[in-house]
Amino acid sequence: MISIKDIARAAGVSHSTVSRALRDSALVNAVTRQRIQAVAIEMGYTPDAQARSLVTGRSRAVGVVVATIADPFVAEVVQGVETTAQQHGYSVVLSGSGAEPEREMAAVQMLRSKRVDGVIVTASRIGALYLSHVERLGVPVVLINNHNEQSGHYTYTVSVDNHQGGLLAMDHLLTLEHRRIAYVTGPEDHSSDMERMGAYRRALEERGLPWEPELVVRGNGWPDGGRRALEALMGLVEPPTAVFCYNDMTAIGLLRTARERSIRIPESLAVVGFDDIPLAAYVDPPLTTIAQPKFEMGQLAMGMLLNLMQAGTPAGERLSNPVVQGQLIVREST
Amino acid sequence: MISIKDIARAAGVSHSTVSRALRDSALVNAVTRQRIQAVAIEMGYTPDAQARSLVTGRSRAVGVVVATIADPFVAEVVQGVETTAQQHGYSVVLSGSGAEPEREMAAVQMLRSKRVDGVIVTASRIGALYLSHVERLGVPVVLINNHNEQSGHYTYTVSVDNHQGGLLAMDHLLTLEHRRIAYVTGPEDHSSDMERMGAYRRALEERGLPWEPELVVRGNGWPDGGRRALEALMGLVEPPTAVFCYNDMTAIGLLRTARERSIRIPESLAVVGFDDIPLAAYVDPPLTTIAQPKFEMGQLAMGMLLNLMQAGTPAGERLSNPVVQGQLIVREST
DNA sequence: TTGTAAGCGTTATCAC
DNA sequence: GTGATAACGCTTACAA
Repeated sequence: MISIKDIARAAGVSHSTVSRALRDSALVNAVTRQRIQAVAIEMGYTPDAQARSLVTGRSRAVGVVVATIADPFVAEVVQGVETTAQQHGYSVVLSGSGAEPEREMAAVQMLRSKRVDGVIVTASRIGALYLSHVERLGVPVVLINNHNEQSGHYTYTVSVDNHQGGLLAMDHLLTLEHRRIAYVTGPEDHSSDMERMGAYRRALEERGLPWEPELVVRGNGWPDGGRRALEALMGLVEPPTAVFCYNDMTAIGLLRTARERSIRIPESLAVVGFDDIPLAAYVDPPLTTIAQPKFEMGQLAMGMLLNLMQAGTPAGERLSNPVVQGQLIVREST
Repeated sequence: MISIKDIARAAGVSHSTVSRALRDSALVNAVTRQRIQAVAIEMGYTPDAQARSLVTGRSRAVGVVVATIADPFVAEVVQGVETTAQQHGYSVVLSGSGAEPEREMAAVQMLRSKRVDGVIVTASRIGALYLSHVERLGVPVVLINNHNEQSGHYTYTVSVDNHQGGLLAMDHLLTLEHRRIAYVTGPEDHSSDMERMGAYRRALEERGLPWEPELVVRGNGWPDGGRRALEALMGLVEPPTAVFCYNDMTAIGLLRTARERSIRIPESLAVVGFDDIPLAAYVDPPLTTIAQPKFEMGQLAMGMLLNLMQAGTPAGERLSNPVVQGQLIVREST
C-alpha cells in the first residue's frame, strides 16, 4: 500500500505538501499540485480512511443495525440508506442483531469501536434498554418505523403515516360501496397497529357507520394470524364484505384461507393489506395494499443523519420526526 | 471518547501496560491487570479499531459488494455472511453497485480506502473488467454464484451445484411418470443456465428418452420470459406435460399465464423452478423447486474468506472452489 | 508556497 | 513486569 510519503519522495516534496495537494488546498502551487496529483494517480494511491479518521475525528461511516437483512422490507430500506450514503461519500457498516439482546450488544459495541459517525436502526421493535445503549454511542441515531415511540436526545424517527395510510385503505373500500368492513390487527402493543386501527374507526365514524367490535379481530402480523382471523370472521352471523389487514403478511394468510374455503376474492370478500411487500404483487389475486415508500424512507433517514452529523448536536432545537405518506396500490383483491 | 492513556492516568501506570493488560497479555502482573481492566470497564472504554488497524495492518473488516441488497436472494446470502463475520469479530462494510460500472468503481475505491481485509461479491454476473479491479485490492476475494467462471489469483467462487440440482428436478418429474418434459432457459451466457440445461438433457438421455429441441425454449430469468415460453410450448402439436424452469421467477411467470389460460397445474402441466425464493412458497399453487442454500452459501463464503485472510496468500496451492448441493422442495406445482 | 513537527490511539520493540 | 519510545498514515498548526 503506497502512502503519502511515497508520493512525496517520488515528487520531491514533503508529505504535507502532498496531503494538501491531494485535497485541492489553495495553499499549494497550482503546478506542483497537478504534478503531485498525477504522481498519485500513477502510483495508484488510495488514502487510508482510518488514518485520516484518526486525526479528523470523523470516520465517514454510518452503522446500520437490522434484526435481519433477509427481511425484504428491511432490505429495501437499507438499499435507500446505502445509496444515499454512497452518494455522500459515507460507507455503511451493516450489523445484524437477530433481535437477540446478546447480538444487539455486540453490534453496538462493534459500531462504537469503528467510531461510526451515526447510526440507523431498522427493527420493527426497538427495546427501551437497547435504545439507551445505542444512544450511549454519543452519535446521532435515526430509527425507522420505531413502534415504541421512544426517542431520546440524539434520536429521531422516520416513519410511515399509519393513520393516513389507514384512511386511504378505508376510503378505497368505502368507495367500492363496502359497508361491513373488518379490521385484522397486528402484534399487540405496536403503535403502528393502534394507528391503523384508529384510522379504521375514524373512517367508519366519518361516514356515520357503526363501529362493531366483532369486526375487529386479532392477528399477529403473520399469515397464520390472518388465517385464524378469517375463520373467526366467517363464523359471524353476518360476515363482513371487506377486510382491512394490519399488513400484507396477514392479508396473504387471509387470501390463502379464502381460497381453501372457496371464498371468492374480491367478489365475496375484498382484502386490503399494508406495506406492499414484493410478494403482494404475486399472490393470487394480486393484493391491493398501502405501499410504504421503503426506499425513500431509507433515503430520508440517511439524509437526516447527514444533517445531524454535519451539525453536531442540533443546538437545542430538535428537528421534527418526519412522517412519510403511504400510497394506495389497487390490484385485484378489491 | 476515552483512550488508553486516560486509563493509564487513572490507574497510575503507563499506557503500554494498559494496552497489554486489556489484551490479557501474560507480560503484566495479574493483580494490576485486573485493576486496569476494572478501571477500563468503569470508564466505559472501547478500543479504537482504526488506531489498532493502523498499526496491526489488519482492519478486521470485510467488504460485501452486491448489485442490490433489495434482491431477496442476495439479502439471504448477506445474512449468512454477516452472521459468520460477526461470530469471528469481523465487521461488514456493505456496498451496492447497482450493476453500474460507475458505482462499482466507487464501491471498490471505498473498500480500498477502508483497508478491508477481504471482499465477497454477490452479483449474478461479474464483469471481467470489474473483477480485475476488485482483484487489484490485493486482498482475498470470494465470489458467490459467479456465472462467468472467471477467477484469478486471489479469487474463489462459492456456487450451487447446478447440475446436481437439475438432476434432482428431472428425477422428480420423471418419477412422477412425466415423459414429455420441457426446459425454459434463463438469460443467455450464464453458465448456470448451461449447467441446468445440461442436467436436463443428461437426465433424459439416461432414461433413454429423446431430447427434442422444440421442448427447449428461451426465457430470460423473469416472469415475462416464462409467460412467452408457456405460450410457445402450448402452441406445439404435442405440448409437454411438465416444465423445468431455469429459475423461480420464470416458473412464476408460467404459473400466472397458466392460470389465465385455465391450464390446470399440476394436473395438466407440472412445473419445477430453481432457487426457492421466498415467493415460491406463496404463489398459487405453491411452487416445487430446487432450493439453493443461500444462508449457508453466505456462511461458507465468509468461512473461506476467513481462511484466506488468516493464511495470507495460500502458499502456491489453490483451494478448490466449493460447490454446494441444491435441495428438492416438493410443493403443489408437481 | 513549502517544510517541520506534533499528534490522533494503538501496538510493538526496546531497555530497565 | 513495566515504562519509554517509535511507528502506522494522515492532518494541521507553526515556521520559514
